[in-house]
Amino acid sequence: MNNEYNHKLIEEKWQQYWAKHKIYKVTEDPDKPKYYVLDMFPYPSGAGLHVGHPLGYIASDIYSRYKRLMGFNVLHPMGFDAFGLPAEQYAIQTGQHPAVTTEQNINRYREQLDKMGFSYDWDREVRTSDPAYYKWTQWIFIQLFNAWFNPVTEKAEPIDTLIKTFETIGFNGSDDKILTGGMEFNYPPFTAEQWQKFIEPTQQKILLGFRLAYLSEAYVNWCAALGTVLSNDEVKDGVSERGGYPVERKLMNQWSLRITAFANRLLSGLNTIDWSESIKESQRNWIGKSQGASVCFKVQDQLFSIEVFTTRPDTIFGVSFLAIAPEHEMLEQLVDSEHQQDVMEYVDAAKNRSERERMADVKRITGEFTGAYALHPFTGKEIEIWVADYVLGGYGTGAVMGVPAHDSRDHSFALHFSLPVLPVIDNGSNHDYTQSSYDAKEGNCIHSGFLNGLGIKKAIKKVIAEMELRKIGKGKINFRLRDAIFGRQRYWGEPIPVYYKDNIPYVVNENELPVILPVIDTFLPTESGEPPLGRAQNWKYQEKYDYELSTMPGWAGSSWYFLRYMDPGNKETFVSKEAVNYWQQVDLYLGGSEHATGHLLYLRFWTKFLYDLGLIPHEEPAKKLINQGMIQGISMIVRVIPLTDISGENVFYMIPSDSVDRYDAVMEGIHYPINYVEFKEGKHWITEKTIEKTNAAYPGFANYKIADPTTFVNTKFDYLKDGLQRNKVEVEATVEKMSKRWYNVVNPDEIIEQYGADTLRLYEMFLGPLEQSKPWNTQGIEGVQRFLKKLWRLFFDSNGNLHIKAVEPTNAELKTLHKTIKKVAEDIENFSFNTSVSTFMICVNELTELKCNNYTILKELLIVLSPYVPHITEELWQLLEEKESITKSGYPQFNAAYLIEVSFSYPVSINGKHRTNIEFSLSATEEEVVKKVMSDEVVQKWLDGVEPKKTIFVKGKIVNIVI
RNA sequence: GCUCGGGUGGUGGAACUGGUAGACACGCAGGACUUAAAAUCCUGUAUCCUUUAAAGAUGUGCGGGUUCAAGUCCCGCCCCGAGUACCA
Repeated sequence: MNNEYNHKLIEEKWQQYWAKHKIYKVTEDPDKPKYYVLDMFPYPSGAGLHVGHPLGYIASDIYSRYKRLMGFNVLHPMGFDAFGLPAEQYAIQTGQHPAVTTEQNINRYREQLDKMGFSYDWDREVRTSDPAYYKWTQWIFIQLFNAWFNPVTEKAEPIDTLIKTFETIGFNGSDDKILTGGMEFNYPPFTAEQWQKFIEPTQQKILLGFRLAYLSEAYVNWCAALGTVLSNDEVKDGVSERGGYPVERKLMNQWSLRITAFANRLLSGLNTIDWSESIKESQRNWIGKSQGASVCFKVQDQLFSIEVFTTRPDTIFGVSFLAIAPEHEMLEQLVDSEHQQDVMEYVDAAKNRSERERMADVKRITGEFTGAYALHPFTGKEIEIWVADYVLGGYGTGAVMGVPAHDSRDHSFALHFSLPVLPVIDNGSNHDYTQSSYDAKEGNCIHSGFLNGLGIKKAIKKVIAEMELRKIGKGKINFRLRDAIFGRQRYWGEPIPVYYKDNIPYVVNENELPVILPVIDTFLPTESGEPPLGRAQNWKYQEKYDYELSTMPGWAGSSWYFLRYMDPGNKETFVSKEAVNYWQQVDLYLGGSEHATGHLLYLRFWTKFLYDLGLIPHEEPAKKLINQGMIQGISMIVRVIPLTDISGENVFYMIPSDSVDRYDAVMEGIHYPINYVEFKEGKHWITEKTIEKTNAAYPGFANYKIADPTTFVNTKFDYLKDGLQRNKVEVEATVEKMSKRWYNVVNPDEIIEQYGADTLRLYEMFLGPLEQSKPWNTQGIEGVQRFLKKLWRLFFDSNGNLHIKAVEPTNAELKTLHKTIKKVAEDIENFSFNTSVSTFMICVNELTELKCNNYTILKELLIVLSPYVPHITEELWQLLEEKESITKSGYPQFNAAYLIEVSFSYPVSINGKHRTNIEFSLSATEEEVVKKVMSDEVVQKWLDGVEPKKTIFVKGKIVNIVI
């Protein structure tokens, strides 16, 4: 090794060393405190990693390395969320088995991750698509199937306890809170004797209504283009999150998980964990707890009533209509013959509208009178019942009481259909009800019978009490959260370990797991519309029963993977008691905020479930969670003019972006590959040189040419020619998501090739606060690289020989070092990695200035630096003749004694404005300081003979004189 | 609409608990070394006024307020980003 910093040699050398000596292998060690740092499970896409992905990995790696230096036994694993839609879509297009492409993608990811010098214990790698892994995903599904949620204990329990209850006391109906919490299906009550006489299919059907994994007919998000059902969090803006295909509502028989049973605990648990406020808020909104009342409105001339949910029972005297959802089950019985046709037409139209149309159309108010009337529960007044699609079938009871005076949606509806508006809350001002509703929860009840004069809070209490007394309603809590649809009509996922006997689903025996994903010839649905698994030949349970054909969703495997890392090879159980009791839960979880309501909610749900069964010691998966920001791409936009050139070929001539401003012409802007744009003089350029390279890499750009001053002569664009330069064109830069289609993806491999992994790691941290999103620009990476070179030079003399002296360090050196030790430790604890990079720079600048070549100082500095730049520090560490890896050293002890200052240059302000600085001993008293300050020339000038009104002295901070 | 972030030089960003705004870096300008380039090093760099300097004025999205002192605290607005959306 010579005196030049050669990142390629060093990084390769140490990556091999670490791998060979299994430096990052961890085992349960009861003598050391444990710490578990986890990165969110990556899905290995075909595109590989771009520069944005490692941001969180780098941060967690720094943190892990730091914790190790602090004496913790750190679990820091990595693996792959390997099942999923993209691989299957790719398989359909190319015929390649998803297992093959997934394997390739994983290898590519692994290679890229290895190059960045991460300290993962790869012996603990897990892959969700590995049968040895998904065996346990299936096993957990079986536990969910064999469990129900006991609302009394608020815990998941084995289904046996429910069966026992049925056998001994029967079932009192869904109003029986003790048994159901009002969450399950509307089964008619039965006695213990009746239960015992039910035939097995009947018993099984009933039990299915209570199991945490259950099969039911439900409206689902059907995505025809993907050929599968999607859960709510997989649908964004009415289209599929992956691919952006339309989604419609469809009634289907579906496997679901009863996450709603845990709604309350998922909500309250948020208060016990240190997660970013925005994630917690998203989860709160997603769970959507609202407190109110359910009220029964008797239907005139009918035996049944309609139940509505409201959060404003205090406005019950303001009800002027009822509105029910098009899907409402009572609708058919309500409609009279006169309105039959109109209503049915309306319902058909509403049902067929896709989610997207419905959303786009929020402002269009539609509805239809059913011809039926309800009776007001207190006044007995007749109230029209309408069907309207602003009422959602899936929320509450699918019916609302319309109070146009105090609810803006009811107000628009009433206005549109000329229904009466009845104000019942008075806030003292003259609200104009013809314009809008008064929604605020402030004021007193009026025109409200026994509620008159009461404030809103009191009125709500009183009216609920009254309703309960008269048995027409009760206080109720509603959740927005829906049960999670669990089946996917796709191939590349875990088979659901279920078979059917007499149309009743049964789970396979645990000792028969895993149910292996069978081989099929093509990955499309069958001709009869069954999922792809319908193509599997001779795929029967015990050679006679049909297997379930849908597979699990992408989030199944990722809902418990953090546990498997603790004990990845275990063949007896999903995680051993010893392992989970040692590692407990994740201490620090790092990942993107896009998983706020999907993965992170399911992860918490499964954790709570496993906890209830006594299988793990914690009901929250991760103590602390940090969201790293997104790294955006910088897109190069160049204006082009299509023209036919002399040879008759169609050519796109690129012109400078400011031509648009100069000539007020509108021209098409296209995305140009960022890798082939030159950055010079603070501007982005496409030149003759870069254009050649572009054409080699992207044949699609072959016809793009630089417009030079002669290009447009004698064309209608003649006027542009003056603004053009020879052989180059300036490009406009804008910030966008990093994506292949915008040609703005930056690959970490290229950065590593050019600058090295240490520079990449340091630079990603230097870009700014971890949690903030920021665009990737390579300007500035040079500075970080220069820093590493400067660090390197500290160790060598001008001839390139190692030049280190093992003598007593000077006070100045010690001060610089200890300042750094302190600041960096604080920064890491606060996840403020960007500021510690500056601190390192300052430290090395100062040591360079001091011409420091002190052994002790440099050695300790290397340790402090090593979590950020593990390769270069390991190399220099070895040059200091250390035998063991720097990762096995310990974080240096901070000594405050070195930082003690004797004097301080006090800023002196006049009326709060800084005017001068005067140096004082830190032991100087106020009296001494003020006396000296007053005699100062500058101060004298400002005082101009005036006696100061007041002087402020803050020791070690400031002197302020008020005149 | 609601919720959560954020707004500081040409750029990324720093500023502990209210106490010298702009650390550190990029970029830019000038210089040294070199035949030259690369690399490295040095100097300057918020804005305005001023020939320059000294000195001064202005300055952390806008308008008020609290304070000896406000980027930081309080009140009212504006803008940008993210999430969410007929949830009764």
